[in-house]
Amino acid sequence: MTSIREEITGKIRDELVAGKFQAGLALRETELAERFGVSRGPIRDAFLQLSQEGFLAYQVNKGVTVRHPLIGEDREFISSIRVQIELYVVGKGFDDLDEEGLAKIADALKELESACETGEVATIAKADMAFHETLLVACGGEDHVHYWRQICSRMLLTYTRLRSYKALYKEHVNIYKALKSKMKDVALAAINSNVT
Amino acid sequence: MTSIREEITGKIRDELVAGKFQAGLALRETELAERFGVSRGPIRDAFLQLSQEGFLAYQVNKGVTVRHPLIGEDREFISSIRVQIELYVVGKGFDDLDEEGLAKIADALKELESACETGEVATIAKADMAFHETLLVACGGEDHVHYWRQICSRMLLTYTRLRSYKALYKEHVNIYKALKSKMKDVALAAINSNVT
DNA sequence: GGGTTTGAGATTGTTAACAAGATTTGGGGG
DNA sequence: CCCCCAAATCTTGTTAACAATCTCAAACCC
Repeated sequence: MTSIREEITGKIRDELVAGKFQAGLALRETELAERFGVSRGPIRDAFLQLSQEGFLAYQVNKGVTVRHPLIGEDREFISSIRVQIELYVVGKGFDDLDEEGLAKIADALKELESACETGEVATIAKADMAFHETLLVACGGEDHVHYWRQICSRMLLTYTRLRSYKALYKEHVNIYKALKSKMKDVALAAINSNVT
Repeated sequence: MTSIREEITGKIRDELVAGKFQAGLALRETELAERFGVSRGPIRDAFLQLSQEGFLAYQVNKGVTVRHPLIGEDREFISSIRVQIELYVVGKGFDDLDEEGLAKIADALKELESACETGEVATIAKADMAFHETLLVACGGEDHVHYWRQICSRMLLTYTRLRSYKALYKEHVNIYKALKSKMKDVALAAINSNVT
């Protein structure tokens, strides 16, 4: 089951990732509350959470503003942290990966395929991140998902893949195939080349 | 100015760091609301935030429970991520560090000294983290503080310094001195040896 | 004319009541 | 005696009203 708060948080996050809000813009609780047809409570919760996730900047008594996306050197640095976490979690939990976990990853892969077919950057970005999150959880990295997500989230604001969506999808297929056939080194290499 | 929410969040965080709540324990909103003499609203906000920070585990309709501290290999890994972030931020912002920033770091250092004199682990842990946070912000790393804090926070639950408090304090003095005398390499080395 | 103050309006912070969902307890049936 | 179901109780989720704070503009003083 899911709460209104989570639903709202997801919707606002999606809009942020889709670039519907300009960087620096101040978001109003009332405005979003009316738009989503809920009270200010869940909106406040969502603002708080999205601030923690790095999408919004929060100031006491002054509300939230949309943060600027990470670019250049900072983005590369964060990216390197992200891949380290993924390699660590998968490397550690590789042998414990069971059929159930693989099935979930396969589902996430299918979602990514559908997303790629739409051609919408925001949809693809979301599916891409969901795939990796599923992978981490399946490898027993639940403990690490929290900060991994925070690290990734702001990168989503500049999700620009130079390669074609087919190539992107294929990279994820490679990860999955390596996992399925229990080739640890291949899997880690695939993750490394995907994120990088 | 500070809100009740922030105040409450800080108080609960302090108690968590001080180990006043057993791992796995379920925290009740009503109980803490009565204890702090506020309504459930700010308590809920605090729970949400502390969940994001990694101290608590949140489940819809079931409240929060205290998470287990990080130990062993996981802790070492997180520690390595933490030091990478600090080195990156300080390395990048070293030249922009001004008098005002240095003064704030000096203040944080003094706080740490007082904390060490009390001998209370929780107090020292808090001051230790505050010193590093001040350092990061002074070096223009405000953008990175969010996830840095999330990464550190759970380590606080197992803040066990083998060395004496005097040695700990001295390490931080070394960092400060290197910063003040503009010796970048020395400063980075000091940070590295402190966190590690 | 420039700067400051004061007020109205708008916005966020907090609270308490209500709704919805979980947990526990007690009884009934097998 | 054990298991299962249902009602009562407790806990969390949501809402709307109230309080505190900020913002902006107009009037005022110098």
